[in-house]
Amino acid sequence: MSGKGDTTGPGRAGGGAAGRGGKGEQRRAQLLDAAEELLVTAGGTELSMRAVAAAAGVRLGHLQYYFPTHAALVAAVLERVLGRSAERLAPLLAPTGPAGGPAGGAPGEDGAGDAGGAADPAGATAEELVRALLAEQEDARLVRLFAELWALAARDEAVAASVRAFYTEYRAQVAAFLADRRPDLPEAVVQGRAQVFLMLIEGASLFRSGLAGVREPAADEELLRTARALLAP
Amino acid sequence: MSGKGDTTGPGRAGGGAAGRGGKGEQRRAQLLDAAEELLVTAGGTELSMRAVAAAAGVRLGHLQYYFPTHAALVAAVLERVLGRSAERLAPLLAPTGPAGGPAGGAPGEDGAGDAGGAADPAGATAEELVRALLAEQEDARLVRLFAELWALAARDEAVAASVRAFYTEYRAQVAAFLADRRPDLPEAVVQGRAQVFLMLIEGASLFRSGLAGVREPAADEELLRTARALLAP
DNA sequence: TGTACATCAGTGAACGCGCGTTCACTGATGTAC
DNA sequence: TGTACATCAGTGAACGCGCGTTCACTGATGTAC
Repeated sequence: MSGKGDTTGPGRAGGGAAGRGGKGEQRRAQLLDAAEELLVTAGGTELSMRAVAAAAGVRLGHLQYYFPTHAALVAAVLERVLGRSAERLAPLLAPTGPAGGPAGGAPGEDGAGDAGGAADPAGATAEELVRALLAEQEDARLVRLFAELWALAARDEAVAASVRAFYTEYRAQVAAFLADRRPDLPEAVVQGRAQVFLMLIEGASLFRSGLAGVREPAADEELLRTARALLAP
Repeated sequence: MSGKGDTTGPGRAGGGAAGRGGKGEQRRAQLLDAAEELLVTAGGTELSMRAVAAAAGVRLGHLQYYFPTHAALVAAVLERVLGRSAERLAPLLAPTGPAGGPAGGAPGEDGAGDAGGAADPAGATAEELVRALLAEQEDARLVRLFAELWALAARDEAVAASVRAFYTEYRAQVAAFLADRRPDLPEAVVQGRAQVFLMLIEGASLFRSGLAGVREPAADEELLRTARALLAP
């Protein structure tokens, strides 16, 4: 019973001797690596148990030892991808400084560092935040991954619920960012702007991914201007 | 040879006696209705030949008489959905008046009417355009349909190409709309704003669909403000 | 130090199912002469 | 008016395939006594 939840750890038994960092944990991570790679290179429809097992170089039955059902595998991939993104976003959205205190509802632990390499996390300006978010979208792999998540969410209510939860938290953090810098704005305006900011950023991702459109360099400047205006007019 | 192209008309033979409006054409439309309905209610993964046939009340073999392959069926559904949307958008994006002349590259025929019921198509203001587009997103059916198209596009390069073509044309029309009202703006700025406008509108659709987030009423006003600013500052 | 036993890690075969596709077939409707 | 024939519209069975899942099994590794 050393596992974290239903979708964690080997399926047929508890964690046992191979605790965190042990062989089991390593294997699990390696299987998820293969699944994620497949998601990026081949797309969500190719994310079958057999394909993942083959990509990871193990037998079907062995993959099922760690992820007893297809749903468990998908849930685990999702959890890892969204969790990683949340960790990357957290330092960018941190409140201005020690004076402000915790902005409430911030996820994850305020761990040592190495989250992404962005300079001076606390107290980023709107300009820096927008630039950092857009820079993330230069990572075609990540954009593709999120596009696949949307596609998975369209077919799978459990995935949709996770994605919604992610964006709800994301929006709350953007709202906190804005409220921290513009205490004069009414709460409704703050929430509205945060939501529209997300619409813009994710809409941009949609078009930049090549899924719904081609890359349009002339748009970047305008995008930056619009996003900045939403956060700090 | 009365058909329009590869994916049109019965698959095993030419149009023959049953021309446009004949029995064949009616059947085809009826099969596409069933497919579209299935796409909205059950999602893209359920869009199998068997499911569509069952939904339409015909046998599998008969569906294949009209759409010989699954790809042909999907292409036909896509063509109809995107075509209908393009027809709906055209009057909203029309140039201001007879003085302006054709804005170049406008799709479809400038047919009699009944395209959507929007009041006074030619010469709409930015405010009206934005309101009309957002009003369209109130149609949950349509939003769901587009979300499914994105999902299909993520798995199918042929679908992705069609979706890209649709948005390229869409963007060109928004750019023409803006250039018509703001002749002083440089072309690059016009293109950039048109692209960002689309990012915002489609991003909004993503969140309003329930796919990536929950509906946030407070955001609507801010959304309207931001979109309006992009088209007519 | 040795033995028995439980758990972990991994294998391999088989299942039933839904899928897209192929194909031979049938009746109805038009068309030529 | 009648007949022969081509096409249209629709049926029904079968195919091979990949899928998720089930399950019995096998070594390896730890652990208790």
